Amino acid sequence: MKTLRRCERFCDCYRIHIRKLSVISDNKPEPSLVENVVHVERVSNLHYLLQLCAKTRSSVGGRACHAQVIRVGWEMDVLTSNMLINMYSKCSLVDSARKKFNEMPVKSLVSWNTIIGALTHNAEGQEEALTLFIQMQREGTPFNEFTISSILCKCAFKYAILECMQLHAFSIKAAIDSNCFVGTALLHVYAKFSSIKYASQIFDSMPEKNVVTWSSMMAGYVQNGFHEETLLLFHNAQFMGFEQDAFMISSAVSACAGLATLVEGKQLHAISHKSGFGSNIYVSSSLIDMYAKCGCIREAYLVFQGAMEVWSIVLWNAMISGFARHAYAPEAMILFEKMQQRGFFPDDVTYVSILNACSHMGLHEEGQKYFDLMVRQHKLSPSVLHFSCMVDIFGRAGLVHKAYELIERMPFNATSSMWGSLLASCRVYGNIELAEIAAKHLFEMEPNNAGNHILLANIYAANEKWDEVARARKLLRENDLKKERGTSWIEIKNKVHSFTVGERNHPQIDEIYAKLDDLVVELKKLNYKVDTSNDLHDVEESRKQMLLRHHSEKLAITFGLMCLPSCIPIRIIKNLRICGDCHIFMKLMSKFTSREIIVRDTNRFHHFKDGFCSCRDFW
DNA sequence: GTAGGGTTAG
Repeated sequence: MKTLRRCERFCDCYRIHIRKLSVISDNKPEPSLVENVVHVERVSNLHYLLQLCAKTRSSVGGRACHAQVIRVGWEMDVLTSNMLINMYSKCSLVDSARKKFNEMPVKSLVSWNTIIGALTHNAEGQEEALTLFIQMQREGTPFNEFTISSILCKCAFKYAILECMQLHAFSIKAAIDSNCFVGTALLHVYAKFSSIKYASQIFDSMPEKNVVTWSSMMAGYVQNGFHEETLLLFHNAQFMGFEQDAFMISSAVSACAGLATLVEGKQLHAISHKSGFGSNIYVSSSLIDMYAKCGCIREAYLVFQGAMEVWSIVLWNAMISGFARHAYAPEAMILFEKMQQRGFFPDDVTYVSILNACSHMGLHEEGQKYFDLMVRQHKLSPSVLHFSCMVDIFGRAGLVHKAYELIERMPFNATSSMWGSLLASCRVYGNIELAEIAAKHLFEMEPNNAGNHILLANIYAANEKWDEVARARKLLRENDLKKERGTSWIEIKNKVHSFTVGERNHPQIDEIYAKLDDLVVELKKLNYKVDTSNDLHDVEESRKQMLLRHHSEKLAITFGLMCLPSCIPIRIIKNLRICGDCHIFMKLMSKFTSREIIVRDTNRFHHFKDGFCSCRDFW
């Protein structure tokens, strides 16, 4: 009798111990607990222990539990079997989970949901998960919100948006579409298919939203280029009292990178530190990218160094891409070597970045060396992006025939960006013959892109082929093709000021034009001559000079000089490539005002200092 | 007992 009581106390003691651990523990169960699992003969104790093993991903404890289940003959118990499947799933032992599921003579909805959930966690199992879902339908087992949310996010991408819409319809029919998990999964899927309108409709109509819903919507926006909406949502989430997590912060930082809003990006950097997400890989890599895209390559490198503890390939890639963007090819190359010394193998993204760095510096031999290294040493299969980089490298280095040959023999169809790159190179190196070939393809692929027609006309103009220039002008006029309007942005005191070419709406525009006129007078003393050779407008020379003088980046720099203290650099973002005249203007302006000027155009960064540009006039 | 979210790429 006394022994029995002692045994009961022993079991009770375990029950309390296991129960406490299953609620609070983030660590694996102590080895003694796992060893003593054989003593636990109460079903509730085993259940607690199974939960604990699933939570802590302890396969040793989990297998011991399974052995105990068999020993005491609870194999047929549905609840216990479900817990075993879940434990195996969390311990990444999918085969064991599948075996247990198949052995069950009677399955509950939870059994189906658990095995489907287990299969969705890796790419190989997703097809099987979908098959099981279809099998469920055939067998007449009703699904619920758990089934749909598992299936939606991981498996739906294998198919088209129509399948996702069908799953959406299923959930409406089953009246589970208002469930928070289902809604979040649905908006995530629609955003992945770039149907941001549907995603935001679902978000707005959800009766209950949690922090995952908000961060999924933010991620959806930022991945589809809706940067302003991302930041708006971030502020709304703050207003609604949701504590920002690392998911939200990384999306918000990416939005700042897209918008090049340095002030807000810095605020988010401070928030991430304060919230303890400073060492999160996603936050760190988006911060590196944000600083690089805002023109602050030193700050990007500081974040990179600070993330030393948690280095991942993405952090290396983000930094190499940052260096490439700023045409710091030697730094990118050093990092490329260093990453390998630290045991990281370059991946396809690393190679896109390193090739891009070579392209911006005209390093065609080095570019070819990296391309060969990618194939021979790292056994990576070059994608269309890598070929695109190589076309750019050869073209920019003046090897236009080599670029064309590569387009002809590569295993992909040429993209418009490749022909565009070749056309731009033909303009720089004056190759009319290849320019016409590239333009022919471009006109077919992008008939409404005025920039391509203008580029070809510029080549004719440079070669004094005036008849062709006139023909190109006529074509532009007849088809009413207009080039995207030049716009530049500058951030001053947390506010973004935007200027279009010939801007009239800015509240201080008269003051800006007056100041710009004064500056031009001063720059002319430094031999500044307005270069109208790139201007195709069918107007007099004096009018051309006026149009060039009012280019958006000139207005933005003038406003920056008026508003920003002399000790800080002036940062400008532009929607088009900087023109030759503005490039000379910025160089002279940096010398005349002793200011550092940083311009981000569509291609790259230009750091102007003491009359020189970091691109060494190669862009 | 079972479910949903993030970073780097011309």
